[in-house]
Amino acid sequence: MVAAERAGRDRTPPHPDLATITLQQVLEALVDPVRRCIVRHLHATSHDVACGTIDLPVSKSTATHHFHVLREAGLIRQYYAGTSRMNALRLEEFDRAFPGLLATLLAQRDVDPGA
Amino acid sequence: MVAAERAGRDRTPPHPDLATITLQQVLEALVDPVRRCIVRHLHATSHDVACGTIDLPVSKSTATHHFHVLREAGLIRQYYAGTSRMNALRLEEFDRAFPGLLATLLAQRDVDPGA
DNA sequence: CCAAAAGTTCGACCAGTGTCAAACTTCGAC
DNA sequence: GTCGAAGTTTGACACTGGTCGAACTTTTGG
Repeated sequence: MVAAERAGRDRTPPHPDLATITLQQVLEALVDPVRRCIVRHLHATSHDVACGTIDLPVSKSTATHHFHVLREAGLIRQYYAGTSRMNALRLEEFDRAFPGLLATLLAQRDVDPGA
Repeated sequence: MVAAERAGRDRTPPHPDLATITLQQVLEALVDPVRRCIVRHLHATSHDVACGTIDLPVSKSTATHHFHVLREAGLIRQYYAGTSRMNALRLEEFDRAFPGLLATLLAQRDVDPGA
């Protein structure tokens, strides 16, 4: 039992139910090239990854904002490991709500946001 | 030979080559619910359709803007028939450039923008 | 206990974009 | 030739959304 569990100050952010997510929300999340870069990175690396390990062409506070949007759109799951916030795609769950969407998008030719 | 062809004032708007269209452009076009409504309508009715026959919850000038964005994103083809501007999806062409994308998007549950 | 690491939160700013009304253009009908 | 129908263009406006820096929080390491 770690500190967070004892004291009730759970730093795990809230994750929406996929059933409540609209296509509008998903498209708004994925229209930003930085966010697509994050999703592509998470998809490429099979294991979970900390925010900081993805190098993005934006500041830390902006990156936080992007991860927040992705989480609210039901695309990623976040949890803490020490001071690092880990990220993982909600691949199966998301595909159940929007069948084929993520795979089709990731299959398209796309550009690097930093280039 | 009609007037437009004789005089060189062709009212046919320019249509971009699908090879020059980016995924970014496509997503920016489809993130707007009114534009998705147009695309869905064009997909549902197999024949070409005039701008005015799709009833949208926006003014005429705004509708013109939306059709313009869709055309620039390579999603629709436009031509004049009298005073009416006809619209058609560039279905096969688009699917060659972004395989499966349109079909997958159209298959998702989505809401009416006017409701 | 203190300092560094990793993110978050909070304002503020600014560019883009959806929106409309008004004036204009083009074509078809009478 | 005139009028109406169908869109377009232009200009203006408001709102959203991405961006940053600065201050803050939490955890880990020495």
